[in-house]
Amino acid sequence: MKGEREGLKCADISSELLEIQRMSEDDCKRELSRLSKGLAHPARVEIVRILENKPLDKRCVCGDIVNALPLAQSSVSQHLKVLKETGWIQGEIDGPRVCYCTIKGMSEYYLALMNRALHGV
Amino acid sequence: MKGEREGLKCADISSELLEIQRMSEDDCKRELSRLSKGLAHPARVEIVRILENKPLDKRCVCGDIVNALPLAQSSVSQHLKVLKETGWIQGEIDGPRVCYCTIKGMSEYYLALMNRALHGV
DNA sequence: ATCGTTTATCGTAGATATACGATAATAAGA
DNA sequence: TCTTATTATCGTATATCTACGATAAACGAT
Repeated sequence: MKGEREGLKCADISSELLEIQRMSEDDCKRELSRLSKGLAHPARVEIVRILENKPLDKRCVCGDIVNALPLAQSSVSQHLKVLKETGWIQGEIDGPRVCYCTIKGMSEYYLALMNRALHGV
Repeated sequence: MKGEREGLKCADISSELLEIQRMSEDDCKRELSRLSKGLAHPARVEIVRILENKPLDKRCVCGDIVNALPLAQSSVSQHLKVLKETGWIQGEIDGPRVCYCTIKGMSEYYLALMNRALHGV
C-alpha cells in the first residue's frame, strides 16, 4: 500500500483538497474551527511539531512524547486524544505501544480551508 | 496616515512577518495557539469572514455583526472581545457605535507562524 | 499464569468557555 | 435635560478544558 513505511501507514489528506470546494459554508466554518481547536494549546502545537519533524525512518511512540513534555502521562494522553479527534494526528497500536504520526498534507488542507472559510476562495 | 480609509485606520501586521524568525520557539508556539484559539469557534470564524469580505468603502459596526449571527448581542460582544484579545480584529469607537475590521496581513502572519512553529522554517 | 511495560480511561478539582438576560456606559439628537 | 440608540460589562448557569493521581486494559516476556 502507498504511504506505508516501517509498518506504519500514515493517512494522507491531500486527495481531499478538492472536496473543500464542494463543502457547504457552514461545514467549512465548522471544520476550520475544529482544526483550530486542535492547535489551541501550546502543548498540542508542540506535539504536532515533534511528529512533523520526526525523521521518516523513525517512529514516535506515546512515551517519547510524554518524555518531551513537562506534563503527566495522563495529560499528554488527553492532548493526543484531542489531536486525534480534531484530525491532526493518527495513532497505530503496536504491541503494548502506540505509534503516532501526523496526517500528511494537513497543513495544506488547513490553509485551503481557511482560504475558503474566510475569503470564499 | 497610511492605511486610513473612511476615517478608520486598520492595523497592518505585515511588517511583523520578519519578527517571527527572531521569536523564541516557546513564544512561537504560544502565539500560534493564541491565534488558533481565536478561530476555535464557528461564530468567530464567521465574524472574521464577514469582516474580511466587507467592501473596503463600507464600514461594519457591532450591530451589523449581531444581525448576521444567530446569537444574542451580549454573546456576539464576547466573541468580538476574544477576537480582539487574540489579535484577529480591531475596533474603533465611532460615536455610540464601534466599527470593526480585521488586521491586515493576519492570515499570512498566521501561516508564517505555523511554518515556524511546526516545521522550524 | 504471572509480572512488568505501556497507554487509555476514570474520577476529581479548578479554571475557562459559552450562552443568555439585565444593566451600565457612552454619545447623538430632541 | 431627557430620550433613544448602541455596545460593553455584569451576573449566572451550564458545559468544556486542563491537570493530576489512580486504575484498568492490552501486550510481551518470563
